[in-house]
Amino acid sequence: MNESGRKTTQGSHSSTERLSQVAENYLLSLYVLGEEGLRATAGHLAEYIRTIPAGEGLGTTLPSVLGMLRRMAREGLVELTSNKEVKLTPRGLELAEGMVRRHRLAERMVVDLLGLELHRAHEEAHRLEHAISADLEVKIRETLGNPTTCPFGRPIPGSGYKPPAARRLSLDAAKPGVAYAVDRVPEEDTELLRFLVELCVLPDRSITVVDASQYRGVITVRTEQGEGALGYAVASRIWVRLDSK
Amino acid sequence: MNESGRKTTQGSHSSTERLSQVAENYLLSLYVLGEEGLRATAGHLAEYIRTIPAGEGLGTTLPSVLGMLRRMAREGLVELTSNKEVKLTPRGLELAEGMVRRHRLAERMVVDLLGLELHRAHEEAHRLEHAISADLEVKIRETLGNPTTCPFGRPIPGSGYKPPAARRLSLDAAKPGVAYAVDRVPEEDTELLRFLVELCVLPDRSITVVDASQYRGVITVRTEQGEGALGYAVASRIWVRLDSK
DNA sequence: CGTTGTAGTTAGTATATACTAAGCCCGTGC
DNA sequence: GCACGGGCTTAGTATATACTAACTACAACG
Repeated sequence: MNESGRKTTQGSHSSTERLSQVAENYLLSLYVLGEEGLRATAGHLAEYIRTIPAGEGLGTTLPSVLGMLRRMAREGLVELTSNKEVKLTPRGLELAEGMVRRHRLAERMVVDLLGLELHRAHEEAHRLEHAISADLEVKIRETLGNPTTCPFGRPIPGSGYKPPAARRLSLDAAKPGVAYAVDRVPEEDTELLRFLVELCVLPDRSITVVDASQYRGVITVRTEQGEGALGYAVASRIWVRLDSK
Repeated sequence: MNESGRKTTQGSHSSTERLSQVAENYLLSLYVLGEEGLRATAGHLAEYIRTIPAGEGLGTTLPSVLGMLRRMAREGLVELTSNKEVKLTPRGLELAEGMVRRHRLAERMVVDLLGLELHRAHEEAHRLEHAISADLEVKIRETLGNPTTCPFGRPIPGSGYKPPAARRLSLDAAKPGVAYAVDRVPEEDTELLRFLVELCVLPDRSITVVDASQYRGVITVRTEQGEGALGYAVASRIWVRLDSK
């Protein structure tokens, strides 16, 4: 009665337990949705999963998602609440954290160790995250020197990450003339990332708003690399903090 | 009409093309079987696939293998010849080579870059091989300095590997008193590997046969690390060459 | 209060992957 | 030459994952 999913053959050995890749993707997506403060409905989940590049864009219609969520509920990974939300169970949360941890460590590895261009990191990590065992994860973490964030600035769960002392705000709310440090950039938009890399709008780099023209919807920033203009929608997805340097 | 396998959605773009993990494992297994000079029958294939650690030991009964092979034949990856053998088509061979290449590069990566113990490398690589894109493969190869063999001494396809000038023989045929260099060790037996690492019977290390007692079935060798005894069956799976140092 | 639209659901189906049980085929030994 | 055994094959079935099409239920709006 078995197949490619290995869950039924296993006990409840917490972090050692491995699920199917699809289930792992769902868990990761649910975790990230939660991180971003979004309601985790089947619809939102479908939409989010559609952005996962590694799966070549499959498995994203509402009925598919529903079916998958029901199986996962049966396995005790999620709960489908009466108000059409999806909640991670404690076990699901633990496994989800593991996925996110491996995903972000993989991002660090391909960038810091293998020299992959940043805009490819998210996609590659989405494949690698499923192929990293507990032992290998330890080796990667050690080799990288226990990083606390991924290359896009997001925290690695269980790494002892401490939010910065300085208050964070999104770039669209930053004051002109003040020096900020970039805290976090979006990771899934490769086009945008290429541009941000070019302009040097990257975590821990210094940035100053030169001009914020809300009426035209454009923010102009200066970095080590020069000046560049960003739309407000994009700027709202970039986090900065006061540059305490 | 689709599912987790992505083959139907793709053209024939050679090395970029990705199959299901199961198909990839079959291709790799067929390639290695060929490398070892074994007849590739469904039965042998089943047996070999059973040794793949990453899949947690599934998918290995004869009917499963037969079914899979037929699907792969339909996809033009293999041919089932009349005398019950399985042959890789040119396309299948190319894809199989890619898998073996990524597998052995992954072994090198986890050992050389991440410091994983050698006896775990094969298993980890069996997961990673499916998660390495063409681009990432290039980065790995560059970072490692274009290795031509895996850490167990087997050639990496397409790496420009040149067999050693010195003639190779298996350790059970080595002459006592002569200095050899280890060329190749088996990769899948973790118990044995732990021992070989301990004794320093590893590719490119020097080794001398101290005593070959065919009548007791034991060969005693001296290495940098000391002396150790090996059975003939094991010794026959270790390759050595004249130590030209 | 009905209309309409969006989100969620159910029903029906397809495919890859797996299994067990039963059958067939062929070489080998008597 | 015929029975036997091993290996391959067929038949039948199960599960996860996916889809389309049709249906429902609730919210918002007139």
